[in-house]
Amino acid sequence: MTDFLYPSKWLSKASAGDRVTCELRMRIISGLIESGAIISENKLAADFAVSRSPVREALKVLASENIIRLERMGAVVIGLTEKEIEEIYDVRLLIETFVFERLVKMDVTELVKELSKILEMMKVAIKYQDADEFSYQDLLFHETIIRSINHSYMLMIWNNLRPVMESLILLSMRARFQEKYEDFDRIIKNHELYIEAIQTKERTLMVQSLHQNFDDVQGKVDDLWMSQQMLSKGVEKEND
Amino acid sequence: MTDFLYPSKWLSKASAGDRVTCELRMRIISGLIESGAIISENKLAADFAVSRSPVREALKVLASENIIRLERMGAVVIGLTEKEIEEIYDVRLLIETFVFERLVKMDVTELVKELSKILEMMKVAIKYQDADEFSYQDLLFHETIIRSINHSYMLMIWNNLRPVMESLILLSMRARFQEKYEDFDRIIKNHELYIEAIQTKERTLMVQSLHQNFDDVQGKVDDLWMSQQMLSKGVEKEND
DNA sequence: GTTATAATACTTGTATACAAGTATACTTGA
DNA sequence: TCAAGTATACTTGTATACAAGTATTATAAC
Repeated sequence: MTDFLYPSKWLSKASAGDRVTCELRMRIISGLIESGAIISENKLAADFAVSRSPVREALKVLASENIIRLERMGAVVIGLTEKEIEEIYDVRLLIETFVFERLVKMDVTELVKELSKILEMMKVAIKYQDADEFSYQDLLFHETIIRSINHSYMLMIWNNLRPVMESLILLSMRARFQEKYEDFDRIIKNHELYIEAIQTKERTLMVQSLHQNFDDVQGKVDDLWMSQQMLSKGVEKEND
Repeated sequence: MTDFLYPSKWLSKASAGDRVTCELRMRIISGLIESGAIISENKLAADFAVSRSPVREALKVLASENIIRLERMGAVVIGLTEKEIEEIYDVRLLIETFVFERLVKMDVTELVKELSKILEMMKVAIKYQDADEFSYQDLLFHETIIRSINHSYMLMIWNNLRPVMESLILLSMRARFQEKYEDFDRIIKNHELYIEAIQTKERTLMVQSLHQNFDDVQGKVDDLWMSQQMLSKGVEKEND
């Protein structure tokens, strides 16, 4: 009976399975469905007013993303702890560093142009306080970088990580637009630095901006995410 | 109507969906189903004598592994080119290097013991020319290392990669037992070196053994895999 | 012979049905 | 009050049915 957390316009052409997947993911990561909770196909199907087929599909996906665990009877919600959020950024750091090493040996003019465009979009999204659009462009920014080296398995890792990050960023950006509006200046600056690093191919600059970005985003994500969790439910810390 | 490529004893408790997934993966990676081929749920369901449900499940999994591409009508087989095999090893290198950095700061006595046990198992598998068992232990060896640092997202990457690697290693090892029996000495030596690197926490030794392992395995995998592909079908090189 | 339109045969996504298995609760016996 | 066994209500995995949509083929008009 809750409102939907996932941007409905991103689901315009999506199947029921995708809808359930995305919405369920948002509810888990936001803490609306608590970690440790047991969810069953039947109950979810009833909740979302769909049959078991799309729900089943969703659970398989979420299990591969490590935010639920499929068991014999019902799926157990794992969710994200602070530790796991840090781990996600470990992986991003790993991937994007690898990607940068490839970029150094490539012609990046096209990529830089593309990234500049996305950055402009991000600025517009800020101007109109569109958190969802901003999140979308932010993700697109990094995805564009990763895509540019044409490495299908790096892209695969990104794709496996993407949905969870999407949820995290969505929640974090929505909160920020209300509370910490000034943060966006810093985020934009960091992305500009990132583009510059790619353009000049300066390794040090890139690592710096990447870390800065993560320090910046990660800390805040944790804070906001924690507070969001505290808001949406009572404290529950005994899990794990 | 073909014989099954995937070890049937690994599927003793598996669902029909898992069976189809594993077998289909093997057929695609072995080249038995050519890349570029279009496969449909209905046809596969008929082939495997199951309903569309498990087949559908299998296709979703294989799509997330990047060896098929789901399209509007039918799925297109992508398979693995040499480039992609190299990419897989890029990822392994990335992960295992990361893991090693963590291991350096940890107590590894338990891990080393576990790895030694697995290595013994591998030797026994060689002695009895059990390619499938050897492959299993080989994968387990690396998975054990990765598991030891307790990093759920590194493990997630591994899990996403694992099935494809499993297929590759299975095919490669089976071929080797027939053609290049002496290779196994080198493989064992490399794993011993790996254990030593972990034990002594010597970064250089680890990188060395890792690269050696990959140079060793990768080159051979390519060769054998190519020849296997050539065997199992006519030459087809126009794709991508 | 070529083009446009209509019919057909396939495709996916979802709902539903059913079998086999597992936990819970309840009854029966002491 | 407690133990053991049975009944019941859940669970998953698979099969099947059906609707909506998409290619292909055949037909008809020119």
